[in-house]
Amino acid sequence: MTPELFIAGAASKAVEALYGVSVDPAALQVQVTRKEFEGDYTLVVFPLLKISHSAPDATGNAIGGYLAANYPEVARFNVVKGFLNILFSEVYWNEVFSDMASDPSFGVLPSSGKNIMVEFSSPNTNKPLHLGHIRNNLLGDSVSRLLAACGNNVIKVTLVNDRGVHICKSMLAWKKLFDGATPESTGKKGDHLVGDCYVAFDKLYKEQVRRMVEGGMDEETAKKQAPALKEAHEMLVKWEQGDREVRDLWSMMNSWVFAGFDQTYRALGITFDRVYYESQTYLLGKELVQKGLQMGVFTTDPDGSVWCDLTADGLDRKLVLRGDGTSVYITQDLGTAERRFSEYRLDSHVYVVGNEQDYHFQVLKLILGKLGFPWAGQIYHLSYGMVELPEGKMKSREGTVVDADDLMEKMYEEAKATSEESGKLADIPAEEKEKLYRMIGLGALKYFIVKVDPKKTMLFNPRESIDFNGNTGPFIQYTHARIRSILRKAGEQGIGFGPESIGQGVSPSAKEIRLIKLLNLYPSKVAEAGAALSPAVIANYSYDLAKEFNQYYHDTRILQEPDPAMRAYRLELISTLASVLVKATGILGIGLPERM
RNA sequence: GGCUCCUUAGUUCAACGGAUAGAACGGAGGUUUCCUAAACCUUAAAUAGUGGUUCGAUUCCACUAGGAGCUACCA
Repeated sequence: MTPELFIAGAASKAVEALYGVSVDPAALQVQVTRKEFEGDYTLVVFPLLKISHSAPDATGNAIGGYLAANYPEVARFNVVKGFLNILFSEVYWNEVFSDMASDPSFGVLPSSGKNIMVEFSSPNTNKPLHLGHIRNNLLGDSVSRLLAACGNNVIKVTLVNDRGVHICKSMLAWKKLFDGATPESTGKKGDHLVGDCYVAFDKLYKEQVRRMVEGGMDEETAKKQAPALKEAHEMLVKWEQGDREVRDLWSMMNSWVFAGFDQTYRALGITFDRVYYESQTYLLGKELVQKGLQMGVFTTDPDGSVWCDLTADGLDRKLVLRGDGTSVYITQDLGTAERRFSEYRLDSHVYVVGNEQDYHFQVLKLILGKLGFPWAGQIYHLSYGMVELPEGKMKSREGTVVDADDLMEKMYEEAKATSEESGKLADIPAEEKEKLYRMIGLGALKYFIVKVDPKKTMLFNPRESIDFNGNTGPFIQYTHARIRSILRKAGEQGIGFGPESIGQGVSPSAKEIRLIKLLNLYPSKVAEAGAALSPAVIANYSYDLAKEFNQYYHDTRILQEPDPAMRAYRLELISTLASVLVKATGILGIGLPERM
């Protein structure tokens, strides 16, 4: 039982005994005492004044007195302006410490038995991954780990956007302008090469439009009539007909892109349990349209197009099938959702998609509900904010896109420079160093992204590199390395410690109790983060923990503590702290080094 | 035009309706015969504006100002 629940339960009994009114413990407000006051946990007594019919301080004192008298766990209490601050006994904290130190699965919540699918990344094969994708990938990956820590069975999937006119544009440009170039012949990463093709198409197309406008055509018509675009559309028709030549080209270029993506995913440390391709799923959902028509959920317009009227829900009419019978994006999404829920027996499905698609997911949920799927309410759109530059949005036209591969490389270089400057790692083999620099660079990047509330727009300034000092990933990594260093030395000196070191007549100081209290918060942070689908909660907790340790380390001797019992107690404490740090950052996908 | 979201120190981020709004970077100043100074300590600095709800509002509501997104027979 957590201390919060303990106090809520005890306070509920106190209220009943004192005032004869039964209150639900869940309705009581218990929070961690702010550090400027003396106390471990605080009961807010204001809401109880209606029951007690007395002043805040009197009520607080009455309840506090009852708790201290009836519960040996409660050592002392004080009341400040309607806040009842409660202090637990040392024995209590040692029990808490002992429990978590001896529980290897501390912080992993009991199994929910639920299957949750998380879709993220979902790249477009025309563009190399950039900073926006990095946020998506890191969020998707960490939310997956988070939901797993919350006891769920998580299935990570991605849906690759590998077909459509836009893909044909790249193919066309490659045929016309790239003279058989391949990743091998150019030494270019496949996704970047294809990205170049797409840019080249855009340039060609705009040039054609410009000439046509100069030739007297109005811009609207020119944009539709430009030969490059027409050719791309013809190519798409051929693709849909299964034209051999077009399909071969498509397969070849896609394979380049996928090889490039794989490399980036590997560097980021991201994997999927299943990869879906739009080329294989884009026809899904058409049957659902028929079903919807039969149910009267959809209606057909005179031109044959099918619509869902959402005006009663405050939205517009939404097209679900074109007049020519071909499907639109949402048709596919309806179909894939249905298939996934049945195929994987999903209890819920999280889509990690940017907030510019809020409307789309609102519509998707609504339509699925209208189609009678009971799980429609179990769809969650993890709607994250854009990553902006100081000038605003990233724009490929203005060349301000921050490329994922470049950024990771830059972080690596940065980590290398900082490490070499410190000169602390001279005796480590080169290969180890290389790994370490990757770990630190990536840790800095991941923490930078994931510490921000997913919902919020965040800012990245490419001119200032991501920091390695202060509230950062490397700060946490450094903290871990410090702890490991002490533990290593303890091992070398043959100093033993373990959960049995707790409660050998050792009295923890206030500083130690602070650490125990903070460590003990971890499971509830996991639950909180999971409920909010927010890894930022875990990131901020990890930082608090690291910060707290550094302060403790600064003014407490651990290995040099003369009393062996106290020394073992402290070693066990920092060892537990290190393992919680590893678990917490593990959720974020951040590795912690032994040395740095 | 309609709908949605956002606005907290100079900057980047925190704060289940709770106490004196926390950090970090940057600024100013300090700590290394002591387990890793990527650390620690001190210091100045913020809730866009006006009302409302209540014991209590950064948080909820209304309006104002500023910013972003959506509003495709694109995906």
